[in-house]
Amino acid sequence: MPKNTYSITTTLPYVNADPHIGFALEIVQADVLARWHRLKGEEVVFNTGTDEHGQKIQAAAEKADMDPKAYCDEYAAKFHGLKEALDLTYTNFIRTTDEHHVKAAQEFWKRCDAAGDIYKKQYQVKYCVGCELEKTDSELVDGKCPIHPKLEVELRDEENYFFRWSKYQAALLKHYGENPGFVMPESRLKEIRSFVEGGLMDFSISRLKEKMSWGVPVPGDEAHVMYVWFDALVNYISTLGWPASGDFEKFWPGVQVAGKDNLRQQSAMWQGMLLSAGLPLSKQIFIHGFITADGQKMSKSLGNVVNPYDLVQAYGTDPVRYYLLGSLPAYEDGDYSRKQFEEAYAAKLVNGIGNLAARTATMVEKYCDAKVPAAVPDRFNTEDFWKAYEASLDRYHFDEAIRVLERYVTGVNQAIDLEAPFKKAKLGEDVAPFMYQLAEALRHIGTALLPVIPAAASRILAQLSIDPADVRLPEAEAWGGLKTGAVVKKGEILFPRLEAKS
RNA sequence: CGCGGGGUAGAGCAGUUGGCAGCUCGGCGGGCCCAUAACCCGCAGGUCGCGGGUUCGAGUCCCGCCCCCGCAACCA
Repeated sequence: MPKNTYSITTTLPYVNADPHIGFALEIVQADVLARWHRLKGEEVVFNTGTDEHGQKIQAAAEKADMDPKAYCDEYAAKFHGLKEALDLTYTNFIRTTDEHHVKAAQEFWKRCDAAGDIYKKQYQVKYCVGCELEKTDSELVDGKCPIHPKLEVELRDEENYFFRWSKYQAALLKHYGENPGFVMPESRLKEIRSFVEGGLMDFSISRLKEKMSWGVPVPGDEAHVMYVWFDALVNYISTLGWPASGDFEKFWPGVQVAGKDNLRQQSAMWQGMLLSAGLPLSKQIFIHGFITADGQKMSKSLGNVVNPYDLVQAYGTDPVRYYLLGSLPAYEDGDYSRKQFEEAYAAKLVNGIGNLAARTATMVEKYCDAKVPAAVPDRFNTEDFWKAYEASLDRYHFDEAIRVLERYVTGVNQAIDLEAPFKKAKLGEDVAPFMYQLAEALRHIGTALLPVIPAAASRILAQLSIDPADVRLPEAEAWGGLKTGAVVKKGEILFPRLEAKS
C-alpha cells in the first residue's frame, strides 16, 4: 500500500545573486505539484531554501565587508520573499547554515566514511573558482574553463578528502536502467546515463580550512571543511529531520525539481552519495529548461535579466504563474518576451477563462434566478479531460496540461454558441438543464486550476458557493458535484484587460 | 569527431507509441449579443531546413549534410 505522503524539493539557489525568473519557474512548478498532491489528500512536505557555503560566498561577504552569515541572511530573506510574491506553499525553508543541517551533513559524511568511501589524497587539481568545481583536462578548453574563460584555472596542490564516486558507476547505471522514469524528461535520463557510462572520477569533497573557512567542519579533522556541493546536497534529507527518524522515513524518497545545469549533481553525484550512505535514492528528478529573454540568454551585462518580483508587480501573481507554466515548454528551453506574455494573458486568461467565468455566472443569474438548477448528465467529456490533465501533470508536462484545460474551455464556449440559451430564454424555452452543465463545467475548470492559479481558481469556485478548502480529489472530478439550489453570484472581473491600466 | 537545444502558416509555438498537418496572435469574411468590444463559424497562408533510406504510409524511424542558439564576469 503506497504511503499517503508526498515530498518535493527545489534545488537550493546559491545566495550570491537576486532571485532569477528561472528559479521562479522551478519553484512554481514544485508548488503546483505540492498543491496538486495536497488536493488528493496526501500529506505534503515541500522544501526549498538557500545554499550558503563556499568560497564565492566568503569572497562576496569579504568584499561587502560583512560577516558571511549576515551576508547570507540578507539573501535568504530575498528568496524567502518569493513565497508571498508567487503564492507558494512550501513547508520548509532550509538554509545550509542551519544548525541541524550542519549536523546532518557531518553525520552523512561519517556514514560515507564508514562505508569506506572517503579517503585522503595528495593531489594537484585544476580548479575553477567560478564553478566551485574541479575540472578534468577533458573539460578544459585551451587550458581554461569553458564556462569561465576569463578566470585562470587554479592549480591546487593539497591534500583533500575524496568521495569514491567511481565505486557506484555500475549501481547508478543499474538504477537508471531499472527506473526509466527516474529522470524526466527521458532525454535527460539518456544524457546522464551516457555521462556515467563514460566513467566516474572520484571527486574532492573537502577544502583546507586555512584557505577557505566558510563551510561545514569535517568530522574528526579540524584542518578541513566540506566542499560546498557535498554539504548542500544533504539538505534534501536534513530538511526531513534526518538522521532522526520519523519524518525521514515518512517522506523520503522525494521528488526533486532542478534546472538542466544541475542534472549531474542531482541525478548522479547525489545519488552516489545516497548509495554510499545506505539510504534510498530519490524518487524522481524532473529537469526543466532555461528561459531566454527575447531570444537571448539573460545576463546582467545585457541588462535583460527578468526579475520575478517586477513581473508580479506589473501583472499579478496568477498571471505570472500561468505564464510560467502554460506558455513555456516544460521539457525544454523557452523564450520570454513582454509581448508574448501580454498576448498570452489576453488570449488565455482574459478572453478564455475570465470571460467564460463571467458569462456563465451572468446567465445562471439571469435565467435561473442565481441558483444551480437540477443536475443533468455531462456533455463535455469531463472524465476524459481529467484523465488527460492528470496524466500531463504526473509527467511534469505543465504546458501540455494547460493546453488540455484550454481545449476544455473552448469546448464549453462552443456549446454556448450551439445552444444559444440567450435566444431560447427569450422564446420561453427551458434552459435550466444547459445552465447546469455550464455551471458544473465551470466548477471543473476552477477545480483543475486550483494548483495552478490558486487565487483566481478560488474566486471561480466562490462564484459557485464552493469553498476551495472543501475540494478533494478525485471526488471533485466526478460530474455532478454542484448542488442544486446553490447560489451563483458573479464576482469581480477575474483578469482585467491590460489596456485598462494605461 | 567538445556538450546541449533547435530549424513546422506573416510572428510565436504544439505535434505521445509513424495513419487526413494543429494552437495562439495577426489578416479577410460571416454569426451572435449571455459575456471583460469578449465568444462561435469559415477563408487565405506550410516543398514540416536539405538529400537519401525503411514503410502501404514519415513532421514522426534510420543514414548523411546545411544553418541557428546557449555553454563570456553575474547567472536557473
